[in-house]
Amino acid sequence: MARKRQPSEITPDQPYLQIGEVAERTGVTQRTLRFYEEKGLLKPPTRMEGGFRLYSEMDIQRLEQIKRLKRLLGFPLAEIKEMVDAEEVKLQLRADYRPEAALSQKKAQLLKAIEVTERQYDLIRQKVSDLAEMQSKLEERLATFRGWMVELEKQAAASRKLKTTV
Amino acid sequence: MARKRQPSEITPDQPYLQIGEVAERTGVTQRTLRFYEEKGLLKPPTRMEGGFRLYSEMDIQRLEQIKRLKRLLGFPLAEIKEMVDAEEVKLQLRADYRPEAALSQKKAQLLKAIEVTERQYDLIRQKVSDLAEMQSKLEERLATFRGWMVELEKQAAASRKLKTTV
DNA sequence: TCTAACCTTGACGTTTAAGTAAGTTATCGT
DNA sequence: ACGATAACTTACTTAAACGTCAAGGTTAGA
Repeated sequence: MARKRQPSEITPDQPYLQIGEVAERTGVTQRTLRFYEEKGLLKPPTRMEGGFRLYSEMDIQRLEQIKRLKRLLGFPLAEIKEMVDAEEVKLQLRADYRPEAALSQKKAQLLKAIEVTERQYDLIRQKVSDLAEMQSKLEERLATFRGWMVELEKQAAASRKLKTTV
Repeated sequence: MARKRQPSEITPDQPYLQIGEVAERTGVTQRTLRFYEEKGLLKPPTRMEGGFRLYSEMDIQRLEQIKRLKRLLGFPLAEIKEMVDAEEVKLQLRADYRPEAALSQKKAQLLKAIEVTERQYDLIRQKVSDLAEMQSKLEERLATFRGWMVELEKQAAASRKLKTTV
């Protein structure tokens, strides 16, 4: 009998994970992983000879970022893609330190990234402030509710007293 | 020729609006209004004899609240419904001040409302804190990007200088 | 080498949240 | 009462974001 296969790692220092492992560890389904890849949210990971996907630690981090953005902002994936793409520029420009690369092109790229990041930043600021307001309103309401609860308890006590007295 | 009909108000002090007006003022479509009603998010508004819907100011406020929750939390409508329902208790209990009404039932209702509100509150607190963290990270990244931009400008200037010198 | 466990692509299904269209009825100024 | 404009219901369609098979190829432990 063949036992459960070993969690495939080509080298221990750079642990590549198969799609099943990634799914289990991140809580998303394999379908979702393939779907995100198809939609360009995750870049195509490396593969084994046989075609099995092998995800790197960075791939997983990117996935986690996508999850976070989805959860916190609730935007359509198309917009999420824009955001993670803007993030990518950070690494690309950093790596891409050949000065022969067209300077103006670099500038344009960077400008675009800045623009997207600024929009994202403003948007989050707005959201935080809106949410903070909701938060304080909820706090207020909770206080009211709890006050009423105490009221009701008092009434209940009074009614019990009446009963036992009569 | 019949001119555009007057924005129906039965009395000026309690302005009831038809669905078209509501749609226009709130930015949602008529379809969405009917859809929300169908899903129980909006309670069925009053109607004219002919069957036209007439929305009150409160109906509209409720709609705005739904919009806000949707925008800020991005939850499915089913959950939004839970939240606005919990809010309704506030008004219902306040109006319903006949002491003959079953006390324990009131308590149960209130308890449920408190529970939902607490969950909502915790959730928002969490979200605010997560978003705040993202915000600071974005701030950092923006600073980095802008620094690089300055770098690029310098390089461009240097290259221009070189050209003119040669 | 065999085979259980894992992965592949492809295609079709589902849910949510509406959009759109058709045919009918109401409202209201003239 | 007429006619332009707005609403009504019912039903079909759509887009996003996956879920769910089906049929077959790959990996690695025994």
